[in-house]
Amino acid sequence: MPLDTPPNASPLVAGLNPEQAAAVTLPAEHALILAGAGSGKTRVLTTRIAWLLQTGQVGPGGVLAVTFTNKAAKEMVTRLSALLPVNVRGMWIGTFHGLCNRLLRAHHQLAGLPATFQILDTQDQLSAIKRLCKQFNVDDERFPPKQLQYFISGCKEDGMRARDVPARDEDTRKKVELYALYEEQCQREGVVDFGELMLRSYELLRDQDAIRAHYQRRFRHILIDEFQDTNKLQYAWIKLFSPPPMEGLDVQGNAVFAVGDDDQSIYAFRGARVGNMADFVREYRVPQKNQIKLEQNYRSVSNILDAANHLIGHNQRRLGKNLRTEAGAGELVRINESVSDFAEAQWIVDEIKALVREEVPRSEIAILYRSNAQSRVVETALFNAGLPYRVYGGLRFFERAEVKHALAYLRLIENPRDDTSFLRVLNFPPRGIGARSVEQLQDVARAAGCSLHDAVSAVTGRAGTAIAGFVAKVDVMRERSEGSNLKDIVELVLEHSGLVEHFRQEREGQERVENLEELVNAAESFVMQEGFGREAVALTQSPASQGLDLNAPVLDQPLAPDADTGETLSPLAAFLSHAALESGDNQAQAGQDAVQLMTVHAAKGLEFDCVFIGGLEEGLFPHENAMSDRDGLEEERRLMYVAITRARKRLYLSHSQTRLLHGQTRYNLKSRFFDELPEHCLKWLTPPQASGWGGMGSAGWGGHRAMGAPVPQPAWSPAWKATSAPPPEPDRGTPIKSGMAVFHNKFGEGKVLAVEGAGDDARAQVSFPRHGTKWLALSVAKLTPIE
DNA sequence: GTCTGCAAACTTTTT
DNA sequence: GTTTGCAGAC
Repeated sequence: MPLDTPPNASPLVAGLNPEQAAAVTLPAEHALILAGAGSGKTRVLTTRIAWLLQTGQVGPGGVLAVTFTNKAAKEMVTRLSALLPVNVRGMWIGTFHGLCNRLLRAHHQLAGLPATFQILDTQDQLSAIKRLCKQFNVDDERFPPKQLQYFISGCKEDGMRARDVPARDEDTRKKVELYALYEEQCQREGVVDFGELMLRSYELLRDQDAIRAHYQRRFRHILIDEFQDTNKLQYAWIKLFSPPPMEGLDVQGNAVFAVGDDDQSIYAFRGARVGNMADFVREYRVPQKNQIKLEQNYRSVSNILDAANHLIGHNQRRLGKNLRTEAGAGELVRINESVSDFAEAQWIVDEIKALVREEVPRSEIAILYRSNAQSRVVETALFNAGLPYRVYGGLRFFERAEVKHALAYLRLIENPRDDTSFLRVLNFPPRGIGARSVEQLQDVARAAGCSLHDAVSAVTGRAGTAIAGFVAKVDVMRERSEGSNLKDIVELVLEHSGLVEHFRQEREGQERVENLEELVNAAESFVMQEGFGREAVALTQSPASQGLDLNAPVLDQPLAPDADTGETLSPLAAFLSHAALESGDNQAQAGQDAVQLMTVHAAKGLEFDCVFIGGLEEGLFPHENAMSDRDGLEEERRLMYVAITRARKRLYLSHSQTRLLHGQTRYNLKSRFFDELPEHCLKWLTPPQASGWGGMGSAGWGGHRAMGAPVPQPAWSPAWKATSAPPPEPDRGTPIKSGMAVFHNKFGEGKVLAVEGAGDDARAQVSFPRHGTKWLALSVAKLTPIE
């Protein structure tokens, strides 16, 4: 297609609204697309790539498209191939970490890594740190391994090596020292953690001028999804592919097309910097016309959208954006108050039953919650009601212990120096190598400064024989896997390691055996997908100026050989990367039509006809750990915004007066977010002003509460009996007033800062020296005035 | 070397 | 309440 064709003439742009079309057809300049929830963000991103290709502005090899999750990357590839018959294999579309892996594999020597380097997932990283701490006798009270892991990952996310970390106090100095030692250990063992993938490839591009120049020449268009979730290092990484214009110079480099939504930034807690969006506009001098807002929402009815807009309007730090829809008002947002979390769960189940009777597919119903701990009550209620459900989150396939054991053997075949894997399976299945023997081996390795594998021959005696036997076993596997296909290698390992045999004998081992068998399937389908074993066809590409020949056959090319180096990755090595970078599906109680349960974080990017958001209580949502500062609270509000905008047609919000948490009954006020929703969109199923303890004896396990009949001695559900404290009684004798000193059973002495509401709804803001400032319902919390 | 029992933690999470 | 990790007993 000639370049002078008017952009809108392209059939690609046909179904888009004006803003979307404008974004898709922007010239090759830096751009920031502010894409609201449900505004067709992925569509714009993929159509943009297709448009660039079709108009001949760039060839498939000149596109770099980055996402955060494998799911998003896959989706992009799928949609793109639906738009154009293009060889997506030759394109660099993937997650940050996936692309970093690709870079480091291609240039492993310059990056200072062995060709067979292995990737540590979060679990592996923690066990590597624990091992290190043990070796150096680190006091794990003072330096918990988890905290060190957090520290190290945090440093890497900020682009800092150990020598770059400013260490003011003794504690930090020690941590930095351990960071350096950890790095040494990883280097020696030929392993990299997730943060290292990013940092190492960043340094590679930064320090190797030739490589940087090569990729800068190659990638004319760089597209980034979910830009609001990028951390400091990821943004710096992007800058290496397209340096921002320099002062006084007005050279437009490779075009960076960033898509994001500051209102959906919910990952600050793990290092995401929303500020990158503003920095990007400034540093890349993104002109106003290239800052496009997508505000047309194609998902929700306007009552739901109004609620979302109104809520997020309470955030101060925003770029500013308002969603609109043509879908009509739709139903009101329903709000329910329950007396206990059990009652809440039961209410949800009752509503779902009604929805199912109205023929809403169960898979179109989602129950969202702030924290995983909330799922159990709901699960129990769903289970008792016989409603099929599916929980997202939890252990994923490649994270399961038995699968990790099998992977450890596979990794040792590739890289015998991988001590983490070595230790994982040295005595698993049990072969009589105890802690003493392991220590002996570790001592030798430490003294010699070599890997455990290389230290084996130096260990003598019975321990030495047993360990040598293990190494011999792995060596046999390595020899026999030479030239075999991946599936056979996996089967060989499962058999020869004795893993299958071991779990077969275990009482509860059936599922584990099945998972191991599933690993064989995973290997087989991986080979199919990646095209290993098939004839590799060289990519023929029509000159960019002529655009793509739409009739050309879609050519296939294995992922492995890298276009830049021609190096080939073995199927096993590629599979191991895949296993580490893509931990597989969450336990899918697969297939059938089931109600969807997940945290709000996990729901990002998904949508459902009907959505329940439970546990909307102060301390829970917003979560108490995030309530202290404004940034934390604003993130909670964005989280709520994400939750609301998941719903297409019907939204239920619910809160409970009490909740069993950590084995204790907690009394919660309803979330402040209720007060931030516009009244005209809401339908209170229970009167909003009602609270207190009336009638809950009969309602504790479900059913709606009889209103207005206070019961003098609240009978309580079994949950009550579990707690030692007596049922709180509203103290109507002494009124709590602002300025008063009070005593609370749990928080001790405090000072009342403010009192709000009246009667059963009255609540007081109390400042406790040890527990901070809290809002307490006077009908619930027992506050005794003190002189 | 393996099993049992108790203590401690516990927001959110992708790679 | 549940899971996970470590210590002590067998």
